[in-house]
Amino acid sequence: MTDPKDKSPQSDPMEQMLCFDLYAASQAFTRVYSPLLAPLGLTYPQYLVMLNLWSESPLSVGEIGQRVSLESNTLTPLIKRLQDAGLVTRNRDPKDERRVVVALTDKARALEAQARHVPTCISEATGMSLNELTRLQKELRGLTKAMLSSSVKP
Amino acid sequence: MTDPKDKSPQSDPMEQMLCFDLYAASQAFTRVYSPLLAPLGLTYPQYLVMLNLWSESPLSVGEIGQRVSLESNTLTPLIKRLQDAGLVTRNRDPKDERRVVVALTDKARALEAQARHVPTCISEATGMSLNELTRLQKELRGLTKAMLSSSVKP
DNA sequence: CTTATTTACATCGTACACGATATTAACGCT
DNA sequence: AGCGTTAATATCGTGTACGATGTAAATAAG
Repeated sequence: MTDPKDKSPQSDPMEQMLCFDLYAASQAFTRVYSPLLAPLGLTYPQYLVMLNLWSESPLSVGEIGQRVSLESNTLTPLIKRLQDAGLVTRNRDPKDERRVVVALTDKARALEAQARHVPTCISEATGMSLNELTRLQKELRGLTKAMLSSSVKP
Repeated sequence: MTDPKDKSPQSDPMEQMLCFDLYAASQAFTRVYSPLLAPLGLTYPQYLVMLNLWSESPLSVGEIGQRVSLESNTLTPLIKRLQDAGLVTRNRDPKDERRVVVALTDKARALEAQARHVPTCISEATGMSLNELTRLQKELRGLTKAMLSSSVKP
């Protein structure tokens, strides 16, 4: 049943679907990240949030959301789990009681050192040069922009 | 355009993350698909399953899983929802009672006609030529392969 | 000052993903 | 035939995603 010539000419609906290749590549990254992040007790989306906090802390929920393209409906539970893990604190901003300010704990700052090797491991796993990576990123960003502008605009 | 006056020098941790661009591109596709698929009553993963069934029916759960890179833990509930929507039937294979055979209903075959315009809409939304799309796909597949082979192999 | 609107989060419901485990049928071996 | 192993699904628990809605604080309008 796995004979490639056994079927009708273009019987594989996945063959021509770019979206599926994007999804597969994205999942492949998650698979490579997982074993690297598991010892840190982080999931991949949690790692993205932590990356931003390591870069700048504190940040409000909304500021984090802008950086990782997620909204409060996803971020609130995620950040609460980071809080349960003792990595961040969540407090209302006294200047604006609507905002929730997320700040790193000492434990999280200690974790940063443990996480420093992760990006190198990942870029090695791609097997691509820095130039290739940058070009592919540019291409993907252009594609994303084209897709989003083609759909309904607010 | 690599330097729009950012707040801090290299303070954007997302800037150099290919995985994030992949994720964003993947999500962009989902956003474009959603309004096209909503009238059909399908989500994007459901659409992928239906594409394969429209191409070949019946298929077992495992055969579908190979085609869309998902396992029974995700597929079983998804296919049950398709069944609830009256699009597929689920029956044990009399030849091998372990297998569950998923087959299209007439309603699903009627839906295929409604779905024919979707791929064209999508490829138009990319704003890329067929050549460009094919090349990008090839690149992504190579990347996926490299990523997966770099991680633990069973 | 009051009311209306906007903003920032939170909550809810649905639907994936996926690791781990369970279940049952088919298969291999003695 | 009996039995351990494998194979095909299913179930369970956790963690995203995301549309829709709720809530309270800040801001704008009157």
